[in-house]
Formats: sequence, structure tokens, C-alpha cells
Amino acid sequence: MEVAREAGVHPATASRALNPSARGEVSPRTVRRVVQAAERLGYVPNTLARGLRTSRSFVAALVIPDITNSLFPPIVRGAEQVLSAAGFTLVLTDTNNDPDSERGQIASMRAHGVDGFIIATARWQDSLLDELAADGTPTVLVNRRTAKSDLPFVGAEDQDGVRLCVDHLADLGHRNIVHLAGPSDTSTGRERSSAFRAAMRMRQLPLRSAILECASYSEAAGAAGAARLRASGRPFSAIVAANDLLALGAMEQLAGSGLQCPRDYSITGFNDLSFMSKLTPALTTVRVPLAEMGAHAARTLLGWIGSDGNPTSLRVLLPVELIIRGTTSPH
Amino acid sequence: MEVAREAGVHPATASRALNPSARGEVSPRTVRRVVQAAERLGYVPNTLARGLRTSRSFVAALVIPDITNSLFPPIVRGAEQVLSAAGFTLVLTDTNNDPDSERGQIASMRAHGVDGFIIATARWQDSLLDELAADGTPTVLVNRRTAKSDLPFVGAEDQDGVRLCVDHLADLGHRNIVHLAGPSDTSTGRERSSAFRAAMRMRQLPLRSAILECASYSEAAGAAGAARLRASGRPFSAIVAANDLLALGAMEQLAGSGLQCPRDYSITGFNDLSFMSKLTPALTTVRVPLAEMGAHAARTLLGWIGSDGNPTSLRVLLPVELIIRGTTSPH
DNA sequence: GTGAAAGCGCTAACAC
DNA sequence: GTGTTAGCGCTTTCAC
Repeated sequence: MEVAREAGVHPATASRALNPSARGEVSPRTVRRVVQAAERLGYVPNTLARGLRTSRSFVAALVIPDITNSLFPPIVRGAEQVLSAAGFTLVLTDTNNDPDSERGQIASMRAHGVDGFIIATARWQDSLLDELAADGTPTVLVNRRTAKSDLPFVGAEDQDGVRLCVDHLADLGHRNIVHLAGPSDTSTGRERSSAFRAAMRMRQLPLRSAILECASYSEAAGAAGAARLRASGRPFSAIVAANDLLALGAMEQLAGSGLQCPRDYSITGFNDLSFMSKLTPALTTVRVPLAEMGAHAARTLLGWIGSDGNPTSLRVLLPVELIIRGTTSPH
Repeated sequence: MEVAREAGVHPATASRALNPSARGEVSPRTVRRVVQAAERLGYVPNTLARGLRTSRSFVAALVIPDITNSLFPPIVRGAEQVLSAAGFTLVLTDTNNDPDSERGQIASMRAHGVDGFIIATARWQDSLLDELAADGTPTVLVNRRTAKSDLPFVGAEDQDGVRLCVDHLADLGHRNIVHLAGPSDTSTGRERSSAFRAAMRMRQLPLRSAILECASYSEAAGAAGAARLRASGRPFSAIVAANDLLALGAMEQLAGSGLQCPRDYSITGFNDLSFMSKLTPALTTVRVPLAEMGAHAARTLLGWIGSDGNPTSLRVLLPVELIIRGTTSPH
């Protein structure tokens, strides 16, 4: 070790002096000498070598399905800030919504010795995550979770969000409310749709053929869902979409057959992606604290890694807020 | 090495058999035996150890100012796909627009032994990048570059883009065109504004007080720029904004004083962020192939890393396209 | 409080 | 074509 020679001490001593948790074992004088030598030399410890020795890399991986989906950048940002403040490096993996590529990338991350994972791609049945859970790799789920809830999860109060939407529409006088549901292989899809059912029942509103599942969370899927809705002849005056993209796709599709929002129907989204307030009419939607979710997931992961033991919290749901804008109006 | 024992060979032999570029030095029979043993054991090479030995980590870092700015996710995605296809891992660093944090993070990445950098945060004068260039760290600039162009750069034909805007507006009959310029500490700000000047001269349009520099590429800065424009009393019927966010901020500000677009003035943006087509009126803007820029930057970096020598191309500008939508109309 | 010695998992140089 | 040896840079016993 370069610094050791410069300070005239043994490498082991230099290592101790430079390592906050072993600094106590070294005399203050020596610490000072070593630290000064390190500064003089602009010494930067080699994290690879340290990791090889300690099997701790101070790297955390964040796995997301598609960074160009505006849902994820705030999550990434929240996580990044917490991690880098804690001296951790963030490795970002975009799986492109492909489970195979996800498998490979996670394997590669593990080979790189990452200390833990934050996963935003969980499917309802997810064998890969079951494996990670089984072998104790520190892993935190964010936004979506699996059916087996053996991994800590940071999400939002989706149930509240959907209830807020239904109540808002019902208060506006809507009775024929339908739900464009998210895919049933995601926890958000399942939970939002069961919350919809519950909220409708609570307001004693009709549920018959009121839920249409969409194949994915995309505008195209929203458009397809709206097309099916039209084709079914099912009367409706309001739509609760499981997310903003579905709402956008539905609006575009319905506009194609002459239905204008909010003139002919009302609609709500979910997530409050950026620019949703800039649309005309602006989208009424549920604001989800995405950055805080990312940050909280990162904190949970750090807690797990730090404790060398088990995760602290097993489920955290952050509060949401209904943002009322132009796409909902009295019936 | 675990696999070596299982296959009954020396660790070094196993290493050779597993390493594509050294496989030729081993007999096919042995290769087969080792590969099978590796599969049986689910062997995953330890990248840290390999990196420590070879000082190649197969990790590339991408440094961006703010992932929540929609400009960057497509770049990230493009880069990620090329890198992961080449067996590289992407480390993402969000500097939060803070040069100090950027310094620290880059230092930390180097300690982690990353093989190279893709940098999207270049300022016109950027001492950090000068240092990276000086000590030969493989580094590729994307989107923005520095004044000293000693690092390879992948950008867009900004000059073309601005000229397209000016020509389009001039063809529509506008004569009093002003430019909301980007900050002069970015190459894009400088180049777009000099392109504006050139294009205006070409069309023999008046340049006097036609350029207003904005403090940053944000909606707030665009609004401030528009406010200054109003206050100046300078007549204008069209605005060429240096990017979409500036255009949005300006539109909002001008709407506040009763000026509607395109009724009272025309405006163009730059980048064609997602959702720009969904606004009302939809924004006329210059589409930049962001994902391809990211991908190309990644390829350039891989080329440099692979060649062990110098970078291949020093400057690549990708073609842009004017997307004409509702914010521009005849005068 | 500090030094000595060993080793994390891998691969490059050198033997044979 | 394969085994031997050494060492990447660090940390962690174990002595003293």
C-alpha cells in the first residue's frame, strides 16, 4: 500500500487508520500521519480489492422494466440519492420488460458482488424473486410485489387511491363507472381492481361487467381496453383507469369514436406522471410519492445490508393523494 | 477454483477453458470437461477477482444531471442496451446538477474500477473532463460537449434543427422571430444560438435583441425568459426555444398575460420529449434520436476500451427532424 | 498499538 | 496443452 510507505507504517496499520470502524485500534498520532499521507497522495481505496477481501462491494442494483416509462425515473432518483449519500453506488438495470434478460442481468450483478437489489419489476408469480428470497440475498421490492410476500416491499396506498377516484366520481353523480384494470400478473393490477370492486360496493354501484383487464400498462393496451368497452355496449359515464398511460390510451381511442372527455365521460388516472397536468383537459389522477418510494426502498435495503441479519420492515405503503383536474366533471 | 477440482484440472486450466480468448490454448476435450463441470455447479465467475487481476471490470458508468428530465431516459436506455449486449454493466450516476457531487461520484466510480465513462453533463468549461481526458480514462461525451474537444462526442445536428425551425417559421411569414437560448455554459446552448443567428441572417431577418439567454434548461427559466421578452417591448410573432422545457415555460408565462399560441404567436421546441405530441396545441419541435445517441456513445466507448488505444471517432452528429405540430401557424 | 502473514478468486508469465 | 507460481490491493487474524 502506497500510503503505508509514505506514512512509514505497515499496510495493515494504514488500512486500520483509514477504516472508520477500525480506527479505534490505532493511536491518534498514527491515524493523523496516515490520513495526511493519504491526502497528499490523493489516495483512493480500491473498492474491488476491498470487496474481494470483505465480500462487500457497496454497490446496490436497481432493476426496472423500462426507464423511458416516466414512472421509473423518480423512483431511480429517490433511490440514487439515498444510496449515494450512504456511500453506495447504484447499478441500473433496464430489463426491457424481458424476464429472460432480467435473469441474466441479475446473475451478472451477483457475479459483480452487488450487496443487494431493489426490484421494480416483480410479477405476481415470480420464481426469480422466490430464489433471491430463498438464498437470503438482500432484496427489496418497490412499486410491485409478488404473491408470496417474503421480501420487503415499498409501495403506495393503492387501495386508498382507487377509493378516492371512485368516491370522487360517485360524488360527481356518476353511477356507471368502469375500471380499466392493470394486468393481473402485477400486484398493482390486482390490488387496484380489488379496491375498485370494494369501493363500488361501498357506494352500492353496479359492478356487472365493470372491470376490463388490460394486457399491459401502456397506451396501446388502454386503447384496446376502451375499444372493448365500446364494443361491449356496456353503458358508462366514467372510467377509473389503473394508471395514467391506460387513461391516455383510452381517451385517444374514445376520441376516435367521437367521445370527448369530460363532455361525454369522466376519467381518472394513477401515478400523476410528469406532464399529466399539461394535457388538455389535464388528467385527474392519483399522485404517488414515487421518489419517496425509491428512497424508502433504498433505506430498507441499506438497513438489511447493514444489519447482516434480516430485513427490518416487511411492508410499507406510502400515502397517496387525489389530484382533481379537468378530466372529471359532474354527470 | 471449485470448477477445477470438479473437472480434475488445474485452476489455471479451468480459467483458460472458461475464457473465450484463451480457450484456444486448451484441448477441446478439456474445454468440454470444464464447461460441463461449470454448468453442473452453476459456476459464476467472480468479476471482482477477475477485475482485480486484469484491471478490467466490464463496468461502464453513465453520468447524467437528472434522470427525471425526460431527455435522459432514452439516452440511458440506448446506452444500456448496447452495453449489456456486450456483457458490460451500467452504473448510473445522477449528479443532481451538482458539479461537486459529480466530482465525488466520478472519483468513487474510478475507485470501483469502472472501465470508462459516458458523460451527459459536460459544461462548456469543464475541468473535471479535462482531467479525465488528460489521464486517458476512456470517456465519451453525449448530448453536450466541452470547449476543448479532446474527448469523443456524440450529439445531434443541432444547427440543422435550429435552421429547420427558423426556416419553417419564416416560410409561415414570421419576421420577428426571437430565440430563447440555452445557458451559455452548455455546448447546446451556444451552438443552437449561433445556428439561430446564422439562419436568421440567411433569411435576412432582424437579429437586434432577438436572442435571450435563459439561465438553465427548465420551465422556470423559460418562463423567466418570456417575461424578460415581454418586458423589453421587443415585437415578436414567433419564438425558437432552445429546448422543449423552455418552450413550455414560455407558453405558460405568455398565457398569463393573455398571449395564446398559436393565435398570437408561434413557438418551436427542441428534443421532442415524450408527451409533447399530447399537449394542446401540440408542440412543433425538433426530434433528436436520443436513444441512438446513447447507443452510439456506448459503442464508441466500447471501441475505445476494446482497442486499448485511442478513441475511434472524435465527433458524431446524428440527424434531426422537424416535427410540425400545432404551436406554429401562419402569421 | 503495531507488524507479520495469509488469503479473498482469479489470471498472466513462465515452465515443462 | 497443462501445471506451477506469483500477485492484483486490500483486510483480518494472530503475534508481540
